[in-house]
Amino acid sequence: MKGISIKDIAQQAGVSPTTVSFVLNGKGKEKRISEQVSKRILKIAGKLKYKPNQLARGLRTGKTKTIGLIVEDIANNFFANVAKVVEDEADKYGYKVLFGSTEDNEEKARGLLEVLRYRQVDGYIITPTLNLDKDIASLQKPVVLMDRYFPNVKDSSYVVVDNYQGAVTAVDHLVAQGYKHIGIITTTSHQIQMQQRLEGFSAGLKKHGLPSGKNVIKRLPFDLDRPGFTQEITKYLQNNRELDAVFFATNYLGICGIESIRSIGLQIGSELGMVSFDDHDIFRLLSPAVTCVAQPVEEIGRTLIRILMEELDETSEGPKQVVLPLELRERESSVLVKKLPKA
Amino acid sequence: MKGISIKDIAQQAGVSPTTVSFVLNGKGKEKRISEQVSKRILKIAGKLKYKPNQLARGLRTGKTKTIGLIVEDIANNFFANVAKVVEDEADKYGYKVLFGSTEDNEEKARGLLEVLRYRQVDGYIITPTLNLDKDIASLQKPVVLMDRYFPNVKDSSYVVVDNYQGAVTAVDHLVAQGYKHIGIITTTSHQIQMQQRLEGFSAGLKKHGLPSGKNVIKRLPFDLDRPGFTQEITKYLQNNRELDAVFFATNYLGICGIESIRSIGLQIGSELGMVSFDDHDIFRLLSPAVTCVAQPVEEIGRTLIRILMEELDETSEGPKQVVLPLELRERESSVLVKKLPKA
DNA sequence: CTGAAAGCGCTTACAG
DNA sequence: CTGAAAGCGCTTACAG
Repeated sequence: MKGISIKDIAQQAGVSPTTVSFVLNGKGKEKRISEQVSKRILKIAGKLKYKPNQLARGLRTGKTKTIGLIVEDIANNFFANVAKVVEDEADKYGYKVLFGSTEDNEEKARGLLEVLRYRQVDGYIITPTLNLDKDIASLQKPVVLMDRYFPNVKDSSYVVVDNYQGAVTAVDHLVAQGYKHIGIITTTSHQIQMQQRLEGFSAGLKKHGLPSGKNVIKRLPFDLDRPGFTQEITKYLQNNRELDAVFFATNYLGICGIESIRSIGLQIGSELGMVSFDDHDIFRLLSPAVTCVAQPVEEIGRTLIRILMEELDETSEGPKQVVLPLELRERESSVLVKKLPKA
Repeated sequence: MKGISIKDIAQQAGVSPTTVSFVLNGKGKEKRISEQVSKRILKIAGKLKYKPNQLARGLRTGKTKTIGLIVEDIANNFFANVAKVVEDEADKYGYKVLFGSTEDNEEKARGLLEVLRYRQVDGYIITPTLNLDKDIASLQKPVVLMDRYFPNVKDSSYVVVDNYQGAVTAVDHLVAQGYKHIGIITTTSHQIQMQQRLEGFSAGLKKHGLPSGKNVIKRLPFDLDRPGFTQEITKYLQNNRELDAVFFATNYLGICGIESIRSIGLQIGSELGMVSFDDHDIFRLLSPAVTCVAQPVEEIGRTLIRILMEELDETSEGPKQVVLPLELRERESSVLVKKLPKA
């Protein structure tokens, strides 16, 4: 009832399905099918608009030409942008993408892995949650991690950014701009990327001999909602008036932070400098525009697929671990305007 | 080598694969398999962590439990948010989502349809490009359109928003706020949703007896890039200083518009009011925050899946066509601040 | 109450 | 140079 199959072509061409399969898979030469027969088959296949049934092929070969993309949240600016690039790049290799969002929930992540596994995806791109290392290791298919990885698992491929250096860069920049009392707002998450940002921040303060008491670090429960974050940040800023700049460890926190700073009535930049980790559409458009250390989204997506394809090809020797640099995008939120004396 | 199959269970339980299949598919009762045997099979399946091979099942039944989601751009705020809801909702029914972005390019859209078709997806959710009606009609599977539809195709299901009414609402609001000379910035796209927004806008002007000469409507080529849009909008605003408010027909245009207005040095709201069609994260956060007529993203996603599932169930009688209302979100960009005389 | 057998559409040793 | 046959893992008439 549905499509036309290899059998139909075989019948019309007066050959066996075997021969058709050989020709259609480009093995005509190798299997020494005559030019004549090959041409006939190709012509008929074209006329009939033959499309191989991927399910049947997959069942037989074990390859589905599908990759599973597990992100934290597909509605999130960063992940949506990466997903777009991944989709485009995968397409170039004839792969389609099956996706899912974990919400950073371990159980949800396990559920996704299970579903993708029994759908026989050929490989995975995964933004892991905590404690997912064992589950990922049991996958038996190529995996490339993104955004974060497991430091104690040596043999996994990943593409991440240099969180540590990114945070150092942010502090360097704020110091160069003249800020002297810098705080960080981050979450209580124990994920490696968050740890690294915090470590980079602290190292940055130390490097410049800036005050680094308890009060410069504010960790918020990562399961707060937006009003919750905003409220907590507001409280923190009100209780720490000595701060003249703040580094936000995620763009989500940065966005909430803007609301907080405004609600207090502080002037962003001149009265309180800010830099956010990770760019966001809105940062360019706010007034003042928000300075950030940006992730190279395009390159992340391209690298993910390149590595995964190498592993699927089995041309890969050992795990590939790529750490991409962040890019400082200087905007107005980190400009400490000097008031000029009246003329 | 890979997973364990129905055969393994059959062997261990000392029954035939047939029996195992019946029990595992909940047809034990119907097929009158004894309680004893059923329990034994279920226990073994549980112990072995049996997961049915979806490819094999799909090949046999023709059902892949996969839906194809074709959007314009998965990196776009609106589509990413809808995708998230669609994914969540589909999951509740045991469906996974294969996605792709058309970039609003007909050829790319056709390519996606073809790929999804020969991957045997069970149903589609499609944001169609122009001239895609024939291709969609030939799909032979349930389809629910979103965001736009083909007015001349009567028997397709869709979930859209009331673009016309949304534009009227925007004009009503601006008028109520005291604006008297309102322009619209839209694209040259001939897509139905863009047409409707323009018609709604014009009807709104007429209803309130506002000037509606040629100059109040500015249509930009839809294939401009961001700087291009911004530049064109700037030019338009500079050449039409009589305008006191502008309605942007998409949030993308709205975002570019903000840059334009700022570059001219006009105060948003007090000097030039604005309302955008479609909300965006940034609109809440800008200062002044941007008023918009928002699409009910959650409801769109839920409705799409509900209708698609009904059609897959074949409990559906005829096409379901849902037009959801937009919600006016009043913010500061449409406040015409009255200057009070000095006290 | 249960099972043998066919078949979904493909690929791939194997044989000639 | 080409084909018959087995098999991927499942489901489902059909038979008893």
